[in-house]
Amino acid sequence: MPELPEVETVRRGLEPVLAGARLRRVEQRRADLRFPLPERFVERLEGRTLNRLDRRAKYILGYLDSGEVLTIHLGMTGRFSIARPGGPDGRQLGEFTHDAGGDPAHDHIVIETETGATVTYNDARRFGYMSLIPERELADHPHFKGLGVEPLGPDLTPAYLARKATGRTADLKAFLMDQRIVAGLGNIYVCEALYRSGLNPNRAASVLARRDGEPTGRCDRLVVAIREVLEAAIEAGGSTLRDYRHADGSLGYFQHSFSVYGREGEPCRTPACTGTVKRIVQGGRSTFYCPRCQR
DNA sequence: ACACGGACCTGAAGGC
DNA sequence: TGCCTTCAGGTCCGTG
Repeated sequence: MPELPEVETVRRGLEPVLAGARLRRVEQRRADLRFPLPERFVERLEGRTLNRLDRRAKYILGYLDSGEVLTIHLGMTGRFSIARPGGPDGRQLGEFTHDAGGDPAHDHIVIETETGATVTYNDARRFGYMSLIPERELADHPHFKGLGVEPLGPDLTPAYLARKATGRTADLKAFLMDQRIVAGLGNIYVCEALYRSGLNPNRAASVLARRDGEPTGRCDRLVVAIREVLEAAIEAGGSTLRDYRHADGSLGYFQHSFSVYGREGEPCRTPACTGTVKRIVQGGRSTFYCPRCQR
Protein backbone atom coordinates (compact mmCIF):
# COMPACT_ATOMS: atom_id res chain seq x y z
CA MET A 1 0.00 0.00 0.00
CA PRO A 2 0.60 3.41 -0.18
CA GLU A 3 2.59 4.55 2.78
CA LEU A 4 2.60 8.04 4.21
CA PRO A 5 4.32 9.76 1.25
CA GLU A 6 1.94 8.19 -1.26
CA VAL A 7 -1.12 9.00 0.84
CA GLU A 8 0.08 12.58 1.21
CA THR A 9 0.62 12.78 -2.54
CA VAL A 10 -2.91 11.54 -3.17
CA ARG A 11 -4.28 14.03 -0.65
CA ARG A 12 -2.52 16.88 -2.39
CA GLY A 13 -3.86 15.72 -5.72
CA LEU A 14 -7.44 15.55 -4.46
CA GLU A 15 -7.29 18.85 -2.62
CA PRO A 16 -7.81 21.21 -5.56
CA VAL A 17 -10.86 19.25 -6.71
CA LEU A 18 -12.49 18.38 -3.39
CA ALA A 19 -11.54 21.04 -0.86
CA GLY A 20 -14.38 23.55 -0.73
CA ALA A 21 -16.41 21.50 -3.21
CA ARG A 22 -20.07 20.65 -2.91
CA LEU A 23 -20.66 16.97 -3.64
CA ARG A 24 -23.46 16.83 -6.16
CA ARG A 25 -23.73 13.10 -6.75
CA VAL A 26 -22.21 10.03 -5.17
CA GLU A 27 -22.36 6.55 -6.61
CA GLN A 28 -21.67 3.51 -4.46
CA ARG A 29 -21.22 0.37 -6.51
CA ARG A 30 -20.90 -2.21 -3.77
CA ALA A 31 -21.91 -2.58 -0.15
CA ASP A 32 -18.43 -3.03 1.22
CA LEU A 33 -14.75 -2.48 0.68
CA ARG A 34 -12.67 -4.07 3.39
CA PHE A 35 -15.52 -3.32 5.79
CA PRO A 36 -19.16 -2.53 5.10
CA LEU A 37 -19.55 1.04 3.94
CA PRO A 38 -21.49 3.23 6.41
CA GLU A 39 -25.28 3.12 6.54
CA ARG A 40 -26.80 5.61 4.10
CA PHE A 41 -23.33 6.42 2.82
CA VAL A 42 -24.54 8.15 -0.34
CA GLU A 43 -27.22 10.18 1.42
CA ARG A 44 -24.77 11.41 4.04
CA LEU A 45 -22.41 12.68 1.34
CA GLU A 46 -24.68 14.05 -1.36
CA GLY A 47 -25.28 17.77 -1.08
CA ARG A 48 -22.57 18.21 1.54
CA THR A 49 -19.65 20.53 1.14
CA LEU A 50 -16.22 19.12 1.86
CA ASN A 51 -14.49 21.92 3.71
CA ARG A 52 -10.96 20.61 3.82
CA LEU A 53 -8.78 17.55 3.28
CA ASP A 54 -6.28 16.49 5.91
CA ARG A 55 -4.13 13.45 6.48
CA ARG A 56 -3.47 11.49 9.65
CA ALA A 57 -1.02 8.58 9.32
CA LYS A 58 -2.17 6.73 6.18
CA TYR A 59 -5.71 8.10 6.35
CA ILE A 60 -7.15 10.88 4.24
CA LEU A 61 -9.71 12.93 6.17
CA GLY A 62 -12.42 14.93 4.43
CA TYR A 63 -14.17 17.34 6.79
CA LEU A 64 -17.81 17.76 5.78
CA ASP A 65 -20.13 20.66 6.61
CA SER A 66 -22.41 18.12 8.28
CA GLY A 67 -19.90 17.69 11.09
CA GLU A 68 -18.90 14.27 9.87
CA VAL A 69 -15.47 13.31 8.58
CA LEU A 70 -15.08 11.08 5.55
CA THR A 71 -12.07 8.92 6.40
CA ILE A 72 -10.35 7.00 3.65
CA HIS A 73 -7.69 4.32 3.86
CA LEU A 74 -6.22 3.12 0.58
CA GLY A 75 -5.23 -0.34 1.77
CA MET A 76 -2.79 -1.89 -0.68
CA THR A 77 -4.27 -0.98 -4.04
CA GLY A 78 -6.65 1.91 -3.43
CA ARG A 79 -6.32 4.85 -5.79
CA PHE A 80 -8.20 7.82 -7.09
CA SER A 81 -8.57 9.20 -10.55
CA ILE A 82 -9.97 12.59 -11.43
CA ALA A 83 -11.82 13.59 -14.56
CA ARG A 84 -12.58 17.22 -15.10
CA PRO A 85 -15.28 18.50 -17.44
CA GLY A 86 -13.71 19.55 -20.69
CA GLY A 87 -10.55 17.62 -19.95
CA PRO A 88 -10.14 14.72 -22.35
CA ASP A 89 -8.26 12.64 -19.87
CA GLY A 90 -8.43 12.26 -16.16
CA ARG A 91 -5.43 12.57 -13.98
CA GLN A 92 -4.38 9.46 -12.13
CA LEU A 93 -3.72 9.71 -8.44
CA GLY A 94 -2.35 7.01 -6.24
CA GLU A 95 -0.88 5.32 -9.22
CA PHE A 96 0.48 2.34 -7.43
CA THR A 97 -0.28 0.09 -10.33
CA HIS A 98 -0.58 2.73 -12.94
CA ASP A 99 -2.41 1.64 -16.01
CA ALA A 100 -4.99 4.05 -17.27
CA GLY A 101 -6.88 4.06 -13.98
CA GLY A 102 -7.12 0.35 -13.36
CA ASP A 103 -9.79 -2.16 -14.27
CA PRO A 104 -13.14 -0.33 -14.28
CA ALA A 105 -14.59 -3.43 -12.62
CA HIS A 106 -12.86 -2.17 -9.47
CA ASP A 107 -14.24 1.37 -9.60
CA HIS A 108 -16.19 1.25 -6.35
CA ILE A 109 -17.08 4.83 -5.47
CA VAL A 110 -17.67 7.76 -7.82
CA ILE A 111 -18.05 11.30 -6.52
CA GLU A 112 -19.14 14.14 -8.73
CA THR A 113 -18.72 17.71 -7.56
CA GLU A 114 -20.92 20.66 -8.37
CA THR A 115 -18.40 21.87 -10.94
CA GLY A 116 -18.71 18.57 -12.79
CA ALA A 117 -15.39 17.06 -11.75
CA THR A 118 -15.52 13.32 -11.13
CA VAL A 119 -13.42 11.55 -8.52
CA THR A 120 -13.34 7.76 -8.80
CA TYR A 121 -12.06 5.38 -6.15
CA ASN A 122 -10.65 2.15 -7.58
CA ASP A 123 -9.37 -0.68 -5.40
CA ALA A 124 -8.71 -4.14 -6.84
CA ARG A 125 -7.97 -5.94 -3.59
CA ARG A 126 -10.40 -3.95 -1.47
CA PHE A 127 -8.11 -3.71 1.52
CA GLY A 128 -9.04 -0.05 1.59
CA TYR A 129 -12.02 1.34 3.46
CA MET A 130 -14.09 4.44 4.10
CA SER A 131 -15.98 5.59 7.16
CA LEU A 132 -18.08 8.56 8.20
CA ILE A 133 -17.22 9.61 11.73
CA PRO A 134 -18.54 12.58 13.70
CA GLU A 135 -15.70 15.08 13.91
CA ARG A 136 -15.69 15.24 17.69
CA GLU A 137 -15.47 11.45 17.95
CA LEU A 138 -12.59 11.12 15.53
CA ALA A 139 -9.81 10.88 18.08
CA ASP A 140 -11.64 8.17 20.02
CA HIS A 141 -12.58 6.09 17.00
CA PRO A 142 -10.98 2.63 16.94
CA HIS A 143 -9.11 3.46 13.75
CA PHE A 144 -7.42 6.48 15.30
CA LYS A 145 -7.37 5.95 19.02
CA GLY A 146 -4.25 3.85 19.21
CA LEU A 147 -2.24 5.55 16.47
CA GLY A 148 1.29 6.58 17.29
CA VAL A 149 2.96 9.89 16.51
CA GLU A 150 3.09 11.53 13.11
CA PRO A 151 6.64 10.98 11.91
CA LEU A 152 6.86 14.44 10.36
CA GLY A 153 5.37 16.22 13.34
CA PRO A 154 7.06 17.50 16.50
CA ASP A 155 6.20 14.42 18.55
CA LEU A 156 8.61 12.01 16.92
CA THR A 157 11.67 12.58 19.07
CA PRO A 158 14.50 10.31 20.13
CA ALA A 159 13.14 10.44 23.67
CA TYR A 160 9.70 9.25 22.51
CA LEU A 161 11.13 6.42 20.44
CA ALA A 162 13.47 5.32 23.21
CA ARG A 163 10.62 5.28 25.71
CA LYS A 164 8.52 3.09 23.39
CA ALA A 165 11.46 0.80 22.66
CA THR A 166 12.42 0.16 26.25
CA GLY A 167 12.05 -3.51 27.08
CA ARG A 168 10.86 -4.43 23.61
CA THR A 169 12.04 -7.75 22.31
CA ALA A 170 10.51 -7.29 18.86
CA ASP A 171 13.01 -6.54 16.11
CA LEU A 172 13.45 -3.05 14.73
CA LYS A 173 11.54 -3.91 11.57
CA ALA A 174 8.41 -4.94 13.44
CA PHE A 175 8.76 -2.07 15.89
CA LEU A 176 8.75 0.53 13.13
CA MET A 177 5.98 -1.19 11.17
CA ASP A 178 3.75 -0.93 14.25
CA GLN A 179 1.36 1.97 13.62
CA ARG A 180 0.90 2.39 17.38
CA ILE A 181 4.50 3.56 17.65
CA VAL A 182 5.02 5.68 14.55
CA ALA A 183 1.99 6.11 12.29
CA GLY A 184 2.56 6.16 8.57
CA LEU A 185 5.62 4.04 7.91
CA GLY A 186 5.24 0.84 5.89
CA ASN A 187 7.42 -1.82 4.39
CA ILE A 188 9.35 0.37 1.97
CA TYR A 189 10.14 3.31 4.19
CA VAL A 190 11.00 1.19 7.19
CA CYS A 191 13.61 -0.60 5.09
CA GLU A 192 14.92 2.67 3.73
CA ALA A 193 15.03 4.40 7.11
CA LEU A 194 16.91 1.51 8.70
CA TYR A 195 19.39 1.57 5.86
CA ARG A 196 19.93 5.29 6.23
CA SER A 197 20.56 4.95 9.91
CA GLY A 198 22.88 1.97 9.50
CA LEU A 199 20.71 -0.30 11.63
CA ASN A 200 20.20 -4.01 11.10
CA PRO A 201 16.46 -4.79 10.90
CA ASN A 202 17.01 -7.92 12.99
CA ARG A 203 18.25 -6.03 16.02
CA ALA A 204 15.91 -5.83 18.97
CA ALA A 205 14.08 -2.54 19.23
CA SER A 206 15.50 -2.15 22.71
CA VAL A 207 18.85 -1.07 21.22
CA LEU A 208 17.26 2.35 20.79
CA ALA A 209 17.23 2.93 24.53
CA ARG A 210 20.00 2.90 27.09
CA ARG A 211 19.63 1.26 30.46
CA ASP A 212 18.41 4.51 31.95
CA GLY A 213 15.83 4.94 29.19
CA GLU A 214 17.69 7.71 27.38
CA PRO A 215 17.96 7.43 23.60
CA THR A 216 21.09 5.91 22.11
CA GLY A 217 22.99 7.41 19.21
CA ARG A 218 21.28 4.85 17.02
CA CYS A 219 17.93 6.23 18.10
CA ASP A 220 18.99 9.78 17.20
CA ARG A 221 20.11 8.64 13.76
CA LEU A 222 16.91 6.71 13.18
CA VAL A 223 14.67 9.68 13.92
CA VAL A 224 16.63 11.81 11.46
CA ALA A 225 16.55 9.05 8.85
CA ILE A 226 12.79 8.55 9.12
CA ARG A 227 12.15 12.24 8.61
CA GLU A 228 14.60 12.57 5.75
CA VAL A 229 13.35 9.61 3.78
CA LEU A 230 9.69 10.57 4.14
CA GLU A 231 10.32 14.18 3.21
CA ALA A 232 12.37 13.19 0.18
CA ALA A 233 9.67 10.75 -0.92
CA ILE A 234 6.89 13.33 -0.61
CA GLU A 235 9.04 15.76 -2.55
CA ALA A 236 9.30 13.14 -5.30
CA GLY A 237 5.55 12.55 -5.32
CA GLY A 238 5.82 9.18 -3.59
CA SER A 239 6.83 5.90 -5.15
CA THR A 240 5.18 4.18 -8.07
CA LEU A 241 5.75 0.46 -8.25
CA ARG A 242 5.35 -2.29 -10.76
CA ASP A 243 4.05 -0.40 -13.76
CA TYR A 244 5.11 2.98 -14.95
CA ARG A 245 5.27 2.57 -18.68
CA HIS A 246 2.69 5.35 -19.09
CA ALA A 247 4.49 7.80 -16.90
CA ASP A 248 2.68 11.08 -17.36
CA GLY A 249 4.07 13.46 -14.80
CA SER A 250 1.55 12.53 -12.14
CA LEU A 251 3.57 9.46 -11.24
CA GLY A 252 5.80 9.41 -8.22
CA TYR A 253 9.43 8.76 -8.92
CA PHE A 254 10.94 8.06 -5.53
CA GLN A 255 11.26 4.38 -6.47
CA HIS A 256 14.34 5.41 -8.41
CA SER A 257 15.86 6.57 -5.16
CA PHE A 258 15.43 3.34 -3.22
CA SER A 259 18.66 2.35 -1.56
CA VAL A 260 17.66 -1.17 -0.59
CA TYR A 261 13.95 -1.83 -1.22
CA GLY A 262 13.52 -4.25 -4.12
CA ARG A 263 17.27 -4.38 -4.74
CA GLU A 264 18.06 -7.93 -3.63
CA GLY A 265 21.41 -9.09 -4.97
CA GLU A 266 22.43 -5.62 -6.14
CA PRO A 267 25.41 -3.74 -4.77
CA CYS A 268 25.00 -1.58 -1.69
CA ARG A 269 24.94 2.10 -2.60
CA THR A 270 26.96 3.25 0.35
CA PRO A 271 30.24 4.66 -0.97
CA ALA A 272 33.11 2.23 -0.40
CA CYS A 273 30.76 -0.50 0.86
CA THR A 274 31.30 -3.75 -1.00
CA GLY A 275 28.16 -5.37 0.41
CA THR A 276 25.22 -6.82 -1.47
CA VAL A 277 21.59 -6.08 -0.64
CA LYS A 278 19.96 -9.04 1.03
CA ARG A 279 16.30 -10.02 1.27
CA ILE A 280 14.93 -11.72 4.33
CA VAL A 281 11.38 -12.30 5.59
CA GLN A 282 10.23 -10.72 8.84
CA GLY A 283 6.66 -10.98 10.02
CA GLY A 284 5.76 -12.42 6.66
CA ARG A 285 7.05 -9.37 4.78
CA SER A 286 10.19 -8.87 2.76
CA THR A 287 12.95 -6.87 4.35
CA PHE A 288 15.83 -5.53 2.28
CA TYR A 289 19.08 -4.43 3.87
CA CYS A 290 22.84 -4.40 3.53
CA PRO A 291 24.33 -6.83 6.07
CA ARG A 292 27.65 -5.05 5.73
CA CYS A 293 26.75 -1.50 6.65
CA GLN A 294 23.63 -2.13 8.70
CA ARG A 295 24.62 -3.35 12.12
C1' DA B 1 1.02 -5.90 27.33
C1' DC B 2 3.37 -8.17 23.73
C1' DA B 3 4.57 -11.40 19.85
C1' DC B 4 3.27 -14.13 16.14
C1' DG B 5 0.66 -16.27 12.39
C1' DG B 6 -3.21 -16.41 9.54
C1' DA B 7 -6.91 -14.06 7.21
C1' DC B 8 -8.84 -10.85 4.00
C1' DC B 9 -8.75 -10.13 -1.90
C1' DT B 10 -7.12 -9.69 -6.68
C1' DG B 11 -3.68 -9.57 -10.22
C1' DA B 12 0.95 -9.90 -12.10
C1' DA B 13 4.96 -12.51 -12.91
C1' DG B 14 7.77 -16.51 -13.16
C1' DG B 15 8.59 -21.59 -13.54
C1' DC B 16 7.35 -25.84 -15.81
C1' DT C 1 -0.97 -21.80 -24.20
C1' DG C 2 -2.18 -23.00 -19.48
C1' DC C 3 -1.60 -24.17 -14.69
C1' DC C 4 0.57 -23.52 -10.39
C1' DT C 5 3.08 -20.93 -6.98
C1' DT C 6 4.73 -16.78 -5.09
C1' DC C 7 4.56 -12.13 -4.24
C1' DA C 8 2.59 -7.33 -3.53
C1' DG C 9 3.13 -0.41 -0.67
C1' DG C 10 -1.84 -3.01 5.04
C1' DT C 11 -3.98 -4.11 9.22
C1' DC C 12 -7.25 -6.87 11.94
C1' DC C 13 -8.09 -10.77 14.81
C1' DG C 14 -7.23 -14.88 17.39
C1' DT C 15 -3.88 -17.43 19.86
C1' DG C 16 -0.23 -18.10 23.10
